[in-house]
Amino acid sequence: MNSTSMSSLGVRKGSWTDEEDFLLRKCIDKYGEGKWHLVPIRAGLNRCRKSCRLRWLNYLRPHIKRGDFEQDEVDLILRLHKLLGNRWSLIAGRLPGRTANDVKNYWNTNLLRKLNTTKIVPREKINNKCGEISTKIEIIKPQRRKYFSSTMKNVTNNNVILDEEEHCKEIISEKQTPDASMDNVDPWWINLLENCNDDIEEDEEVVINYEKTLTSLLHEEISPPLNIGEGNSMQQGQISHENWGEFSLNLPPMQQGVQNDDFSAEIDLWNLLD
DNA sequence: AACTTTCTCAACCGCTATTAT
DNA sequence: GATAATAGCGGTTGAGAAAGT
Repeated sequence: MNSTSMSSLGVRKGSWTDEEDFLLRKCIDKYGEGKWHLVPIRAGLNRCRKSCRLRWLNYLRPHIKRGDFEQDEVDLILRLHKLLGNRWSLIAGRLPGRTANDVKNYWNTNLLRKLNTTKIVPREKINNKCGEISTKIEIIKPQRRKYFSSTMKNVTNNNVILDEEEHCKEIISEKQTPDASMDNVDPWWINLLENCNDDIEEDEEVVINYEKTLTSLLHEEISPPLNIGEGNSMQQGQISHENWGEFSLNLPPMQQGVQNDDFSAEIDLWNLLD
């Protein structure tokens, strides 16, 4: 690929030249990552900040792994995708040296095709008369965290917390009645756990722990996740939606520089996925 | 060898979330 | 609280490479 063009604003588009890579690398070496809006000026590049950021993250950053994905990486992608949906940056964060773009591309070209060639029965056709579920490949797609966005603004208000707790308890009790409507219930992590729950319904102990955890989360004093702060301008007491709402998985540690979405409560969701 | 089709992946675009003012 | 600026994400595109005819 070697085609370049200019945007209407006179900014270069298309493939990066070696010279541009050199300038960008030099700039990042000197000033560090971040402040992307300043990078084009600092580096003397006629590129937009997005382009610079993307080029760095996907190509120039040190220790980026190229080449085929190994079997364990594929396995991890499949598991994490089942859990997280198309949240490529989160998935990539657990794969050292891989970028979100790599993972996304790999998924779209390899894994998606494989999944499509296996028989995927539309959801409405899955349930037979007995309500049994045959083969089902369903991606759990977490909802955006508006649930937290709207509630976090009022976290100092205990009523809000209690309301959510009640709400959560309802969800749990509804889960025990199969036909209960979930129409109005959509916090993404509820979805996430609920889908995990498909695999664990036989295991009462795990279900109980799940309920306990949900309840304890809602009782827990709202506090910033433990591991924010490194290179993060977040101030103490502030809550980032990105940092909220992810349960910490027993997975390989996040890559440096990758946003950590861990939630402070530890749940071994790996077991739930098996 | 020439042409066509398919695949890969870097890059762009539009959007939302977050932060600063 | 409102608004603007910035950061970051996921979906999509399209040029070039590879494979097929």
